[in-house]
Amino acid sequence: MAQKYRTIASAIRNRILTRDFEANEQLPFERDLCTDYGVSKMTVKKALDMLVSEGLIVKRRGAGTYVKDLAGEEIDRLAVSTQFRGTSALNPDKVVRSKILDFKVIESPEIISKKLNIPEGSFVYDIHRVRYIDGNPHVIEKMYMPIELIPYLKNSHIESSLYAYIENGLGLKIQSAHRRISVRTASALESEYLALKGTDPVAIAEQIAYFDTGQAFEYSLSTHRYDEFSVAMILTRE
Amino acid sequence: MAQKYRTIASAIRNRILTRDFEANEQLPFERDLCTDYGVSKMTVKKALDMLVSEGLIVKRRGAGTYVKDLAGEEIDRLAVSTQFRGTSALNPDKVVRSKILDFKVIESPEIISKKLNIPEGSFVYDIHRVRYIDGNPHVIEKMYMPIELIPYLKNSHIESSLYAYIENGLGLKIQSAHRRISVRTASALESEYLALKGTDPVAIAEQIAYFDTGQAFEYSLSTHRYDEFSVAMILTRE
DNA sequence: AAGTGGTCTAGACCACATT
DNA sequence: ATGTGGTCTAGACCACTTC
Repeated sequence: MAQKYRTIASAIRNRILTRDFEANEQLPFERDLCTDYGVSKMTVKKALDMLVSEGLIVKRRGAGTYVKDLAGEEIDRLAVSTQFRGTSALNPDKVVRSKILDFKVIESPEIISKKLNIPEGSFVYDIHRVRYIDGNPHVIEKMYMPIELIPYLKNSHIESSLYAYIENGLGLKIQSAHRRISVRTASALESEYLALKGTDPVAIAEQIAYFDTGQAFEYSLSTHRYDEFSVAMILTRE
Repeated sequence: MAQKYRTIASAIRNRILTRDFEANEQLPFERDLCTDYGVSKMTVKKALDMLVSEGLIVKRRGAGTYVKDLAGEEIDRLAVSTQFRGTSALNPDKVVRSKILDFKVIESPEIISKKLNIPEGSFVYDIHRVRYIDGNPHVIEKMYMPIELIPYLKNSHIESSLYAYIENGLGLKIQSAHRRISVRTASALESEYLALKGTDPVAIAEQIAYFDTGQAFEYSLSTHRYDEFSVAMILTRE
């Protein structure tokens, strides 16, 4: 059973994306939306707050709620969600395959122990793979995961989708990831695996991922081809 | 007068950042926090939801609220806010100066009109500047802003802080920005201005910024030195 | 002054995990 | 079965802009 605030947010979101509510148009007052949908003020407020954080509308106390002055392509961009997904889930219509460069269990080095907040000398998976989308090299991933948290991990999971195994196979719930993006020149090895020229740039995504228990289960460094990498975000003041 | 939910969020945030609440520790139940702070459940929930979106805690219905398994440096990272700020505001302890490469008013080209959602042929400022932090070249900015929205703009504002003029000088309120990061090799001109070698990478930030009225007031392309660029984000599932 | 959105309450009931 | 956090209500009062 869908929550009311999600239903209302979806209804208004659709009217904005289809230009039924136009750019810069004032939305109905919260009071009127309450009667329209037969809900209380807190519920309408929560629905509108979702759209604010999605970047679709702005609210001004004393003045009203307005659709952002969104250009056509901005609307298209915002239509795709900005959730945290793996490569497989982000490319559902494409063939995502991996070549395993390395897959072993090691004693956690100091650097990894610090990132994952685990004792030094604990055992972690050490995974190194190249991911291909429709046959073209896309990203090199170096991942470390505590073996206790991800039991029975096999080659086949790494060749297909790791996150699918964790969520569907193990029934664990991924809650969030903290990611930092930086940029540098590709190393010789990276150029080879990603089919780049020696001096081409790459984007580096350093990530720690967490379960809904709060436990950190993955530290990874992903090296992306520069020409297939981009990341969008919405920044707000306060 | 500070809102209660912000006060409560700050109090709990501080206890997490100072390790008074430890990694993986279970927080008091919402019910108990209500009596501790003498507030209702919705207020406590709102305070905790802030900390969830900041990446500090996780909540699980039926099970409780837990501090994330944060490594030391993750805690330091999260201590600095992820709000939308200009270069000047992001470097309050440093000297931020600009060299103006170009500053004129032009008829808006089709590409800019589309981004800012304004009629073609409207007049826009066309600003091109290099920003220096403590004397070192940091970023090249190409910005376009409708002249009606930013009156009386002068060289001096562009040499110092544009956002300071917009917010303090004009009293306009900046609400948000939509930003997309990509990567490529520097052009010859970019290398010169940023003191890079010809084949070095750069990070490109394409941005549209909005007032709290919903109006788009700025389209910009920023070219960052690769070795001084990084961006952090927190991604969540659902 | 009137009307907007923001905050807060004291309850109620629900969905979910396990103390 | 118990107790968690999630949703929702029907109000109240406050902060802010000027519809």
